[in-house]
Amino acid sequence: MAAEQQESARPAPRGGRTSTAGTALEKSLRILEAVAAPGGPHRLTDIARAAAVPKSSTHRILTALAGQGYVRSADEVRYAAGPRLRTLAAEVSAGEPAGIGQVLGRLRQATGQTVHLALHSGETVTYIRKLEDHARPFRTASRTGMRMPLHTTAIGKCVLAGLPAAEADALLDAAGLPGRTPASLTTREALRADLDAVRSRGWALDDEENEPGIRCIGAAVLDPSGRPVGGVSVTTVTFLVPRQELESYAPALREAAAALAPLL
Amino acid sequence: MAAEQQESARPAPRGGRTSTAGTALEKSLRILEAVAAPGGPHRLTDIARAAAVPKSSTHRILTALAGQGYVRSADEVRYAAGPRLRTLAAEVSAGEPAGIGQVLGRLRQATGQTVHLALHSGETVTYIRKLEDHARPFRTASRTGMRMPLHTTAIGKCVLAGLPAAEADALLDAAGLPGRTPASLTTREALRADLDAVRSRGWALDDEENEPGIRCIGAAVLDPSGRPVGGVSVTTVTFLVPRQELESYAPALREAAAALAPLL
DNA sequence: GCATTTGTTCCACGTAACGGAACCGAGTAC
DNA sequence: GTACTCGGTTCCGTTACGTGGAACAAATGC
Repeated sequence: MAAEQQESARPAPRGGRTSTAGTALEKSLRILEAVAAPGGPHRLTDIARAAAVPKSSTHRILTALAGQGYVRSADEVRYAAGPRLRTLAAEVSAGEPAGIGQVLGRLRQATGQTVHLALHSGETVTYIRKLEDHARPFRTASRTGMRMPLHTTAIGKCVLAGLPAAEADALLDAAGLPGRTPASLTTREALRADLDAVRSRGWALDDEENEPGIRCIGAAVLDPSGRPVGGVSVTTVTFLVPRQELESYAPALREAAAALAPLL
Repeated sequence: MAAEQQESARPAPRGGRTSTAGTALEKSLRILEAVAAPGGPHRLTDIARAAAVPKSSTHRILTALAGQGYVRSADEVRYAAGPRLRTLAAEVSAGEPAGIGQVLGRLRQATGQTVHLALHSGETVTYIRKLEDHARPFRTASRTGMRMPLHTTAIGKCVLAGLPAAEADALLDAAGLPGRTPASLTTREALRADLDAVRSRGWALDDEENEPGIRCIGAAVLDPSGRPVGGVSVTTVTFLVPRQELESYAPALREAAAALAPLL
């Protein structure tokens, strides 16, 4: 019965006391992600912090996930991805839409350079796919499954530029602006100016800001609603490819980004 | 430390009417697996059937997962893995314990043949890892992320042999015994006899039962409680490697399986 | 020794999850 | 045309499941 329940808009806590955020499923997924996060098996407290879920709830959910085979106790006190999660991962990776590889392949063909596809994930971007340039293969630190900061990578800056300002600021507040190279943008001012440039150009440049001697150009991949979900990038060695040439890849890059949008 | 979640009491119905099975999380995970299952994007009804979750609940959970970016609507009516699930998959794959690759590498070294690692998943086994023999590379149909029947593969038969009889029978009831080659074991009698042999030997043989011209020898990988979670196998071309030689790989194979147990 | 950190168990509470049934809407057969 | 089928969506009364602070235990640090 809807009497005069005049309660003002309230998030309406749940369960025992005050709740912080999210439905049950959402919490479980965040915990799953925290377990699978790079850096070996993780301890309960770390997982709880990373997932922003109270220790108590984390423990319960983690135990449930372990019972399902989704996580396993690696160490006596640490949790790692379980067999069932590993199976799921293999199937997901195998089930990648064929178009993705084709688009990335064409971009590598067109530029002759190493190509990356990364997706936005919290305060970082995660490399999903990497096509090495076979002609002159150099080893970048980048590897599939690896996370990189948003503010030092071309793809990350594309994401930041495309997110609502409030959201982008929140992510930067949480992560800070640690410098990874002398060229990294470590002040809000500098970053803001660069993001403005990204927005007006439609692509981002990482000029040795993430790794010395490495330059990237990136473009965002948007979901149907226009939100950036990740991006594509072309990676070059500074002393082999002049910046002008790198920037000349922009059209092909943006084309690839647009082609990827309906596939992610 | 989380021990095994011992499912003792009845699931105890919930909500509106009679419920079939499982907690909220469990259902969501099964749905996630159904979405990621091989064979392109799936429709809601198929997902509901595969996950054994009522249509209504499937719809709700699917919508929630879509809202979280874990699934996306590929077609207007079909669901596929979303960007967040793809990110998770990449991280899980990348975070694979280093030992796994080493053990499999040693096995390939020792046998000179193609090596597979597969995990049990419902009525099938899923290939997680494949090390091609580079010396004489032949193309098997097998690929990472692919599912194969239990009763026609060496690894699958190892799993069947290691599971409690009731459970194995239930899986066979559900999947049947479809023949994939003339050599496939398609009767309960024949299969039972073979599984007995597997149990006594400690390894299984697939003698062109899954793919013509291809023979495999497999051994189960057990979890801490002694339950099979998957297995390793060595694959050979029939006309290149006599069966006796294949069987001679058994000791190295079993050693590898044992070494993998604590890593899965 | 005390202080700190981390993992685990308890438990009163209420909402968020449940799923059968009804409802569409598009095919398709007849 | 109507009737039937099948897939997707919405409703809604019921309640059991999840909730998280607090207290506890165990390991570590100083």
